[in-house]
Amino acid sequence: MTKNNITSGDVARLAKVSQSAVSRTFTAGASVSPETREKVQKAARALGYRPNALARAMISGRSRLIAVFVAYLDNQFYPVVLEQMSSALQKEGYHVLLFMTDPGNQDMVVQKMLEYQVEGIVMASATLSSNLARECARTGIPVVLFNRYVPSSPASSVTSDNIEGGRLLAHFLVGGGHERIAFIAGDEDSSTNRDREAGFYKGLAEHGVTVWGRAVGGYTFDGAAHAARELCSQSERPDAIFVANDHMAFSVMDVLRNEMKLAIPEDVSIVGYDNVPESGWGGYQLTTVEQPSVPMIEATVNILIEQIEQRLVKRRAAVLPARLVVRESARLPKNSAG
Amino acid sequence: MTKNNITSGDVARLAKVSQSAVSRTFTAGASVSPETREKVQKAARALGYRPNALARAMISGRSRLIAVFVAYLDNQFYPVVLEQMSSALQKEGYHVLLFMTDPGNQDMVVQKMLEYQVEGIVMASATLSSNLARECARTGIPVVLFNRYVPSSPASSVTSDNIEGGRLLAHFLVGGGHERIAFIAGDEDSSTNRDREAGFYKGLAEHGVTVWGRAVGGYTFDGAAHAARELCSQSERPDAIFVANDHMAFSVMDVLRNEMKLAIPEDVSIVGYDNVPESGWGGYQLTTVEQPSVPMIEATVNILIEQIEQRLVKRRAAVLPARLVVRESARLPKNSAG
DNA sequence: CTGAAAGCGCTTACAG
DNA sequence: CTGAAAGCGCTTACAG
Repeated sequence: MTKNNITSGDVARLAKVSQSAVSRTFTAGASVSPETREKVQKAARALGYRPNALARAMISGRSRLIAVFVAYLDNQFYPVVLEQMSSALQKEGYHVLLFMTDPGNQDMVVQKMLEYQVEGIVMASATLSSNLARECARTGIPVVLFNRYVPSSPASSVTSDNIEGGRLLAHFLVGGGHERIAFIAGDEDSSTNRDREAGFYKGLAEHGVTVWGRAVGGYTFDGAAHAARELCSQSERPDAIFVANDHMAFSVMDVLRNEMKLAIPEDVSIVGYDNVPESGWGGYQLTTVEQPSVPMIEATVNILIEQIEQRLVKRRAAVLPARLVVRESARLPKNSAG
Repeated sequence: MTKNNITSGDVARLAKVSQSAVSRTFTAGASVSPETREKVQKAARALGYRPNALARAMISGRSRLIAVFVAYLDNQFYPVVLEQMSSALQKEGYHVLLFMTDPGNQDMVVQKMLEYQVEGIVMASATLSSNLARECARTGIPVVLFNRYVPSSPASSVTSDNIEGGRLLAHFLVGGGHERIAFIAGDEDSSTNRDREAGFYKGLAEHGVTVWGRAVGGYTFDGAAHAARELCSQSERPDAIFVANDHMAFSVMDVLRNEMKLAIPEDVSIVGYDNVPESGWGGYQLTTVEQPSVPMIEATVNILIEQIEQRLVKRRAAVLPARLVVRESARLPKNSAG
């Protein structure tokens, strides 16, 4: 009613062609003669015409919309991923409908998203409830869990090799001559934490070592601070801590240095996970494991687009290699020269 | 064709009511008898029906889509804002179509966005080209520039009081007895930089002081490092630097400490702008000015929704108060006890 | 290559 | 309160 939008009909009238001809001019690969196209483009320019993507989506069944769920944007891993993922999707002609995972009514938000006829879903926070996952599978909407997985789910997943990453860190710490090696967990329900922890213990076991202590930080800054205090305020304290992600590691380092007046790595070695930008900052110089975000995003976009375009959703799980990044927050392995 | 979606027609058939009745059941405030509503809801549940938001948008002219443009997601100010803004918009029943401002074809991206019939636009990176701004004004789409403004533009804007913030910092530094006060600029074309710089010089002038030196960091981490080297590698160096945002300030602090072996604040005081989360981290403890992100986001959402709902776009400019946050990266004013 | 026509899935006057 | 019908702005067989 209040819409004063220019439609293809308006352009057709001005160009003295049919509405179909206008539509074809704006559809890649449609057959229009050069003359017709010329007339249409001229009229369209004159009127400031722009095709209505919603109408196109309705009729063609292709919205070119991808829902991306995020949270934890205070952990720099996610903003960087979001930035790269949006650009990659934009480049492929898709657009991002962004949702913050609201703790509480996750399901309602997901319902809303489905109403928008998204063609694919990226879950970079939480995971789809099994109900919803089933609904998506039924509707044929591909879902990819980013940096998490649920073995029993029909959803695809893209992760880095968190088990191997944990293992790498265990070797590094044992090699550094540490004798009381502790672990600060993230969210214990998350696959990242489970895998990093399992890999870490496995790596320790390979040297006949067991973990000296353990606390839970829940992947939050404050939770990590509590965990650090819990672990280090006893008479005997660890001489190395693997903190399940970088974001928490910064908090742990702050507590150890400022509250406990401990030197890193002289008194305690700290290693993290993710290799977020701040890890390389002078104030931290954190030794960590890099999650290969660029390949992870490529894999995500590829899985999504392949399944959208083939209209065939089958579960895929991409696991990309992790890499140790050595900086200065942990003592180096002694035989590193050898 | 390949769509196996359940439509309101399917639900109507099963519930033995008209398609209109189904539609009314899912429209808040429409008149349906309790019995009809009941029958419809039962059938809808049985079929797993979900209204098609695209069709609704088409017919009602209300997409409930807001385009948000961001960039610089490595500067923590923006992820935090994006998170809060999305949640606020979600709460109001709007959804975020996210766009990364691709340097280069900004205009093409904006065209794409307009095709999706967004009801409002938030520019948290760059600004709309004047062409596009005019087009939006014509179509009646409200635009709000977040953390930036263009006086000549029809777009609304929400900023903090960058002039006053700069002034506050000048007083603080002069009060601290600094004698060679320098400035590291961000992007010289940005309104934030212009205002912070102008306010800073004004504040210095109020004490009869002029800036000792100046370099440009372009709001990037690397640019700031260069600027710091340029400013501090001469025989005489500043004893205080106002860096135009926190993100750059961290880089400057790293260079001064690690490359130049200077102590902060003993040798050089550093102050920043934004009060991003990292400012409070142990490794930096940056004295800075807080941009009130929550009120800024509220103002943005309010302006947007008001203009959408009243179908009346008129330029508004909200300027919210800035506040000094004193930490440990700068010497304190001497008479702070008095 | 081109136009007339059907139809995507809804909302919303209109008449009852 | 209810249903039949028009119409949002497109794409896409279909026939020429």
